[in-house]
Amino acid sequence: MARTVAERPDAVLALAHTFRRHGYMGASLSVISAETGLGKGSLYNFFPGGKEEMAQAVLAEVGAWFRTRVYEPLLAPGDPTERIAEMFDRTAGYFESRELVCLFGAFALGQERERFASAIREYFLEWIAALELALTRTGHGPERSHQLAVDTVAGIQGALVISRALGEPEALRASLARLRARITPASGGHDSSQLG
Amino acid sequence: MARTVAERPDAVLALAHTFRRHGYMGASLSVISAETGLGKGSLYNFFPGGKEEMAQAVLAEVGAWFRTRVYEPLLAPGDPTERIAEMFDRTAGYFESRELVCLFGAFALGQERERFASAIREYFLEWIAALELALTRTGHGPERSHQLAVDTVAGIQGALVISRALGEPEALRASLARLRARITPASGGHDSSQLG
DNA sequence: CTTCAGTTGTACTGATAAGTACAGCATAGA
DNA sequence: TCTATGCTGTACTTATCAGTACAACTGAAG
Repeated sequence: MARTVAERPDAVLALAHTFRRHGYMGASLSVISAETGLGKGSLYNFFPGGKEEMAQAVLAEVGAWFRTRVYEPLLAPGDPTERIAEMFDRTAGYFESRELVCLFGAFALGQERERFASAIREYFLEWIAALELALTRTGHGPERSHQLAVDTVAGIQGALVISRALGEPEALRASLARLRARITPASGGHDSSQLG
Repeated sequence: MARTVAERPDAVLALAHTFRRHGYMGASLSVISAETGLGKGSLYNFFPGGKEEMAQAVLAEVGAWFRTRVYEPLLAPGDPTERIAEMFDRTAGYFESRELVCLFGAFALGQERERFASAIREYFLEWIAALELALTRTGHGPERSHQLAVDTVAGIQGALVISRALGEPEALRASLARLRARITPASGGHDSSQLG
C-alpha cells in the first residue's frame, strides 16, 4: 500500500550512507538531495523536523540493526563463546561494508554528541550490557565481565579510529580477532603470558 | 622582539581549544574570532591559508606536545615499565584537561580525515612506534610488541569514545589503568586467566 | 619624535546554508 | 474513471559561511 514514488524507509537507508560519508555537519541539504535523489520537498515531507530528524531516524535504524543482528543473538541459547564470535563477525562485516564508519562513535567524538546524546548513550549501553551478559555465561565473574565488555566495545571503536587514521581497512579485522581472542581464551588455547 | 599585540603561538593555543569544542567544521570564523578574541584581520594575518592552516598549526602543536612529552620519554633510559606508566599518566592528564578530545582521533572519524590525512597518520604511527619499542624492552617479542602497541593506542582512542558517549569522564582513567595493567603484567602481578 | 613593519577592526564579496511555500504530479482505492 | 492523499521539484527567504580589502592603529627601533 501507498507505494507512490519513494518511501521513508528507503530514504533512511540512503541518508545513512550520506551521513557516513559526509558526517552530520558536512551533509548539507544539497548534498543529501543529490546523493539520495530526493528533492527538498520529499525530504521535508518525510522528515518535517529537518536534518536533525533525518539523523535521528538514521540512528534509530542503525540501533535497531545492531539490536536484532548483534545484541539479541549474543544472548541466544547455545555456546556463548560462539555467540561472541558471531558478534565479532557481524560487527566486522557491518563496518567493512559501510566505509569503516560507526555513526555513533563519530557523533560521540564530534559536536553532534550533545544533540544526539541519549541515542548515542543507549547504543553503547545496550551493546555493553549484552556482551557483559554473554561473558558471564562463559564463566567470567560479574565485575570482570563488565570490565571486559566495556574494554571490548571501546576496543572496537578504537580499532575503527586506527583503521581509518592509518588508511588500513584490513587492520580492523585483525584488531577484532585479537579482541575476540582476549575475551574467549578457551577457544584459542593461549593466555596473555605469550610473548613475541 | 615584535611583541605588538598578539603572537601566533598564543593564537594556536586558543585555536586548539576552539577546534576541540566545536570541531573543524563547527568552528566558523565568527566562532573562532569570538573565542580567541582575535579579529579576522589578525587571524588571516597569522594564517594566510585560512581555517585549514589554523587547523594544521594546531595539529602540529599537539603533535609536538606528544612527541616531547610522551613519545620521547617513552624511550628514555630506565625501567621501561615505569616509562609506560608515565605515558598513561601524561595521556590521561592531557585529555582530562582538554575536554576528553583527541583532535587526531576526532578528525580521523570525521570528514577532516582526507584533508589532514598525513598529520593524522603520522601522529598515530609515531605513538605506536614509540610504545612498540618500549614494549620490546619489557621483554615482549617484536611481533607481540607491535600488536600490543596498536591495540593499546586503539584502546586509548576507544576509551575516549566511550567516555564521551556515556558522559562519564572518570571512565577514561579506569580504562587506561586496565590497558596499562595488560601490557605491563609484571608490575601488577596478575594474568588474563583471572576471572571474576 | 619619527618611522615603519606588524597587528587589528570593519566593511564588503559571492557562495551556500537550512528551511518554507506551493503548485503540480503520481497512484491507490472507490 | 474519478478523487483524495501523499510525493515531488522549483523558487524563494533569511542567515551565515570563508575569504578579501584596506584604513587605522600599535609599539619597538632609530
